[in-house]
Amino acid sequence: MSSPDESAKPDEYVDAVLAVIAAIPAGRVMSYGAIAEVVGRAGPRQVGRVLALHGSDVPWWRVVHADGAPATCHDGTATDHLVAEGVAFRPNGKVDLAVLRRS
DNA sequence: CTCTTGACGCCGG
DNA sequence: TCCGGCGCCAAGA
Repeated sequence: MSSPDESAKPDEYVDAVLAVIAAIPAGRVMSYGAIAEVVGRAGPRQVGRVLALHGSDVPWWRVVHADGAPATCHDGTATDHLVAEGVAFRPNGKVDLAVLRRS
């Protein structure tokens, strides 16, 4: 075809991920795998890479691991933001997984 | 073009 | 409970 690249640009994937993260309401958290699944492109690792590149422009603290544990970066900073948003934390230091299941 | 790494996910020991 | 290994997809060297 005339279009040199029929595939979506890599930046488009980034935009999709940022859109999903930005769509996460306060008091809610989404796992990397869940975001990757919603985007339907690549895997959870690329979601982390997008956060590493543009995470500063999105509520990355609402993005947690599949276990409900906060982001590995900014040690403790993520938990502080989540608590401020009203996220229910469990005594084990992870977010309430029940909230993750509820859409 | 090939190899390694990475804000991960899941399984086994 | 903690650690290591394997898999998935993409970007960097």
